Amino acid sequence: MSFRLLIVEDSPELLEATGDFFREEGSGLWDVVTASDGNDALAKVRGGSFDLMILDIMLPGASGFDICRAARQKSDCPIIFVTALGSENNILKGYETGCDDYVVKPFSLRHLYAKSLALLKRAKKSSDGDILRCGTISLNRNTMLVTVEGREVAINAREYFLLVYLLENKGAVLTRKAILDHVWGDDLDVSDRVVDNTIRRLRESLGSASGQIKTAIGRGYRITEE
Amino acid sequence: MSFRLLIVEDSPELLEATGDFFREEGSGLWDVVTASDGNDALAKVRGGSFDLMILDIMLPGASGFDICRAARQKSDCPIIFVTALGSENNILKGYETGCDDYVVKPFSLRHLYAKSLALLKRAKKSSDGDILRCGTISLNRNTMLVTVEGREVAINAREYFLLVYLLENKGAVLTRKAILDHVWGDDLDVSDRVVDNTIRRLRESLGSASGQIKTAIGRGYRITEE
DNA sequence: TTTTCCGTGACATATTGGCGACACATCGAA
DNA sequence: TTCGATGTGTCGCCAATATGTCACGGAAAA
Repeated sequence: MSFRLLIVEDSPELLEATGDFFREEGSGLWDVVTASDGNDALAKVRGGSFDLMILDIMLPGASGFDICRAARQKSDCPIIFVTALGSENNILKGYETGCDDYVVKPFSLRHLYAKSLALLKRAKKSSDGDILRCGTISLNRNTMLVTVEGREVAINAREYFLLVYLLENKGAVLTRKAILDHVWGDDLDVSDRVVDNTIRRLRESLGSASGQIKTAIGRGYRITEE
Repeated sequence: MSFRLLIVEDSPELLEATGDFFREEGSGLWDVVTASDGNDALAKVRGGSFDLMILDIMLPGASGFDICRAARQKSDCPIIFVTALGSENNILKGYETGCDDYVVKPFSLRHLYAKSLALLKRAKKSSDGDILRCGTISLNRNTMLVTVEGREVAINAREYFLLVYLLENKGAVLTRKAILDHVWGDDLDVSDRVVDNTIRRLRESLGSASGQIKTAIGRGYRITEE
């Protein structure tokens, strides 16, 4: 498991030094991608997904701010700005654009590396608890949005909480009783069949991922990776 | 009752010291297996099952990460990483790979031993009562899933509860009457032969492990280790 | 050998869950 | 308020599946 890192920097020496530092220090932790001008960076941002970005602000082509905005369109991966100016307005503008941290040139590579690790760890931690994934299904507990193959799908409240319960117990067979207890609560004068029907509607909502919800006849339901 | 411990470490002195410490301190609690290079360790991981692993990361041959990944293929036994670097990225990567804890060299053997005991206790607790094992059969009562040789097998409700009853009384001969009482309940206007047939279907479902269910002619059935 | 017991295949039946349809509740907008 | 749109629980039917029964043949005990 390695993390995709994008470094954008127009000075070839600094770009190479930074890339090498991350590669060596991380011993395989980082999968480093580099770009030396704004347009190249934009293309790479749009083409792939990254776990961390280190962006110089002053660049030929698009600026670091532009790249940051483009990146924010599709993900909220941590972004560190590198600024030669050190002027306050750049930093301020950086935070407005949505960066997470910044370093001022000249900077120590070790310092940059430490910041990167800290941000990565934080991102991992916050996403681990908040985003439930299984196969092509992804559920964000903060926004309460569900996506399948990256596309958002409409989902009802009952279906949502049922899906949460399934995902919290990925792989496990959940009996109707357990599902009723957790999703419907104690106000149970409802028939067992509501579970069936909600499962059915959830499957419809999930579209191509509907097959991930498996029926364990005589026992209950479970969600699997595939 | 002893627990199988694998220690992988390329320094012969440290390896011996650690092994001796566990043997003496545990006075029979640990069944210590050692390996001094990555490939040897991989072979041992693939060959046997362990209750705990202590893995050095930097090794000749395969790295500790590789061994961890290989181990995770077949079990979720606790794994402790030993790193000489103490750098954060190794630790982070270790957790990514699926380790449970780590110690940084130089470390105190007593400290390592304490961590080991804690992890072992936690692992035992979570598995006791929840996972029934017998030979190559493993049944998880939480997830209601059954695996044979690590691979999941499909199983019906009746077969499942019959298997639970057999495993709860591992080795013991269970009469048809006892089986009917426990698995079918009191609504018994069913013939004794349903047991035979369910046993037959269970054997089919268990595939290569079918031989573990033995017939005790004139008495009933029992499940054995092999 | 004789008798009892069990494995197996075939079949009948019971159970389960998927599905469509409907009724009622809830909520917002006109 | 009224009206519709939407969400949610219930019911009944039917196909799929699980499960029980039977009969036969062979193996193990007596």
